[in-house]
Amino acid sequence: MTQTNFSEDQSFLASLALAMVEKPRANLNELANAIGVSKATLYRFCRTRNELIERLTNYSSKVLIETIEDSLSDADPSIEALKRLADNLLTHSEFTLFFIHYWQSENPVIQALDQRWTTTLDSFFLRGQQAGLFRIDITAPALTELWISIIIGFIDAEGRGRVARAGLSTLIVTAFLQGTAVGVLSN
Amino acid sequence: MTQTNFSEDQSFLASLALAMVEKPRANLNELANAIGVSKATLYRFCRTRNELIERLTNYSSKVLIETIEDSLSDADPSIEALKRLADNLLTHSEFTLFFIHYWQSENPVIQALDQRWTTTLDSFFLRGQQAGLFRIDITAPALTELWISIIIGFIDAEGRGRVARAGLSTLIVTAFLQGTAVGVLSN
DNA sequence: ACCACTTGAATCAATATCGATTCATTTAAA
DNA sequence: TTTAAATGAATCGATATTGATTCAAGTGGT
Repeated sequence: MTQTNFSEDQSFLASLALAMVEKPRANLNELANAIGVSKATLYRFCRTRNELIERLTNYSSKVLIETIEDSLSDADPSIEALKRLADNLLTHSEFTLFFIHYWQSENPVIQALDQRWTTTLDSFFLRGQQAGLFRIDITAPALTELWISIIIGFIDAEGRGRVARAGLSTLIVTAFLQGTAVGVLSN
Repeated sequence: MTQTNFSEDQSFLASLALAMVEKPRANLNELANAIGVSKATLYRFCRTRNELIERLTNYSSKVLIETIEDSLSDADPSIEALKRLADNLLTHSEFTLFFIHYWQSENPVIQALDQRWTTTLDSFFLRGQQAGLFRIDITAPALTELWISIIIGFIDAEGRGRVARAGLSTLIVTAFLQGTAVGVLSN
């Protein structure tokens, strides 16, 4: 290999994932142009759109599962683990966005991966509830959904310039844990 | 008119909005079938996909702006207003979902509508901060984004059966205001 | 039963998109 | 500078989708 192969670049995958989320109805030519590459180069990376989705889904879920399991690997749930998770998901924001938007697949492999990280998060929050960290009047699945919503929402908001990137993970953790009301007992 | 015209039904628009959000790449035939109607009937309602998007966007934004401005019409921001807003957005969940997913338009009319309700919400939260309701270490736009994220996230979660419909608006308001941590001072 | 109207199924030409290939140009390493 | 590899532009047949129309069947009010 005497030249950099664009399609093996990490940022290639990332911007591709982002483009597919932002323009889900773009044709392959538009998709290629959106990431600064010709249709032929995109074709050399993946011949069909299905291949593209499959490849990005596999990669995204691999990254996400690693990220989640690494971040939450502590024996016991903690605020620190949650902060780590926010930080790490933000550094893979494109794949986080992609997976959330494309997980509605009939592919049993993908469904299994979806199941896996959902279960991991549910279990984290459930154990956190049992440890007295999180309130118990919200179910663990609801905590997972809330957490993911806030992550996705703020990644999106950052992309539209509505919130600053700096301090974003702190903002996420604060919003999730403390909420937005002032100076009253939180429950 | 001697027969009910399906395409003038409210639920027609709602399920169409939902189908377009859930299957953004479906062709017109698939879209029609997804809402239990033939391609021809969908065609009689709108001849092209662009017409479809335009029509749904106009209707969605009309509904949303009415909903938001009605809910927040109090002189002063209040928790009650927020609760009303959650309730009303949930009763129009399909159009809320649709507008959020399709607002990335070059159409200046749509951008103006987007601007309008964004401004309304930003202003509500800013006045709420000035009234001592919301914490001031989170910007008003961030409060808007957080609020919308939670609404969208829980609508979606409800559709996947991860949270129950009953008590959803209360859950949303609680999560937004109090957060998920237990029994500590919230700031 | 009649009528006015709506719906669904089928068809069809016009486009759009896809999947694949070729070839000239660019690029980076030796 | 030479050279092997990567890229972009263009082309092209095969499908897929769209936009439009026709007609038979269904529907509800009278």
